Amino acid sequence: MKLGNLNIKEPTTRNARITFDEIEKAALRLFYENGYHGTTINDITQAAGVAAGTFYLYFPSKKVLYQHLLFTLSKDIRREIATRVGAATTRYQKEREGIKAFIEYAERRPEIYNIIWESLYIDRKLFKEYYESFSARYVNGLKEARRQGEIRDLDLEVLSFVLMGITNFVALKVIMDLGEGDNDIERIVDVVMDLLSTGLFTKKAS
Amino acid sequence: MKLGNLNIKEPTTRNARITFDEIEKAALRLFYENGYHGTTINDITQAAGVAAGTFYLYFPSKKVLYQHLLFTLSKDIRREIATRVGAATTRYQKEREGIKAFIEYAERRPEIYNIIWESLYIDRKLFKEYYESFSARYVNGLKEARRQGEIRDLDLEVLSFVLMGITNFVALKVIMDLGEGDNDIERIVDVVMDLLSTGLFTKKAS
DNA sequence: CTACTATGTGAATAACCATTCAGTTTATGA
DNA sequence: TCATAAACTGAATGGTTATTCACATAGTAG
Repeated sequence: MKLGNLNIKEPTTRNARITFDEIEKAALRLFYENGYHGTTINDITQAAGVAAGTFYLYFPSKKVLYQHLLFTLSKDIRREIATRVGAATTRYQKEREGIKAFIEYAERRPEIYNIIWESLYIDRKLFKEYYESFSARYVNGLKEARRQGEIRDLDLEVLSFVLMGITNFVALKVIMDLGEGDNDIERIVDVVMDLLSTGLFTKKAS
Repeated sequence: MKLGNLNIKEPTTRNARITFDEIEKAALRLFYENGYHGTTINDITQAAGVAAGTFYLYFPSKKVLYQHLLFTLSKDIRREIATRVGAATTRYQKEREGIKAFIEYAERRPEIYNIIWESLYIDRKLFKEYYESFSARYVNGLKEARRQGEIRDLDLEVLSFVLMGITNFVALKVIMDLGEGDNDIERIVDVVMDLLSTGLFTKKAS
């Protein structure tokens, strides 16, 4: 009936389910294309093929719809990454798969990537929660790797932000096609893993 | 008289200069506190202590003010980093100083950091331009280091996004006080440099 | 078939807000 | 001092938009 504590009324009948899904789908696309503030309830309902009032049968406000999308999608992206990382055995492979999974997901569904970052300008608390919980999960994985002696003894919380930063910016490069080089995912992940393996500097430099 | 091609009318008298500066200052603070869309022209002029109409003596629109701030501030942050990086001799030191300069700048003036990221939701073209030009400069510096044999042979464009990602996310951690560990800049930069020096994995792992 | 509930409608409401403009004040320099 | 331009004012305008509501329809259980 209710989703989380957001006061969203989930539909009970088959047709209403379709309407609900259409509203979600349209909102996701439009928030991506025109941003949260650039999207009106009328835009959303029109794209979903329903009247404006229908929106309020399911969502109490525009902001709650946004939060709902943010929660749903962050769960989705985390699940996807967790599955792929879980299938790998070494930490090296886990790191590689994690980065690849994130970039591929962001490329397939750039809306999600966008919505998460935009939270900084809609509700700072949501943004903070999202990255702190992502970091905490990352740290757990890294702790296990350190127990196994697979990674060096570095501060894991800082490390998690470093790795999230790498992944996010490299994904950004891919989905917005930034820079002049080709944005082939396999090639880019190779560069990242090379850096993580051997570091940036030559022997000569140190 | 005019700033860039933005059609901003710069003031000619001393008092008008003060007014102009107050508007800029108020806007910067309010865009940071409440975001671009959460800030009205009335908020800005009120905070600056002038009437609403005064705003339009100098800026043709709210969006142009935003672009003006973005341009001015990105020049400022780049200049600051360039100065500190230029003073270092080895690439290791340049990298260290660059990361530190960025984080310290972001901590001192978090508004700037915020404004740059928000461009993604105000004008995607501006965002793209900002990061592509930042990347291009970074690549130039890295090219020189590679000529000198100071860094390994990695794709420099990808590398620039990796390094920007690290710096941005670590700065984010500091200015939003994310995570549970202390956010001492010196300590964090040490972790980053350690990773860049020796890589993430132990010998055992490879 | 009937009553009931869920679903849907879209025009109306009430706020909000960027921008304009007709008029006023202030500074300047001759 | 006076004329002129620059700076400033703030109420009015016009457009936008989240949300509401009185009404309509469709599905369903009895």
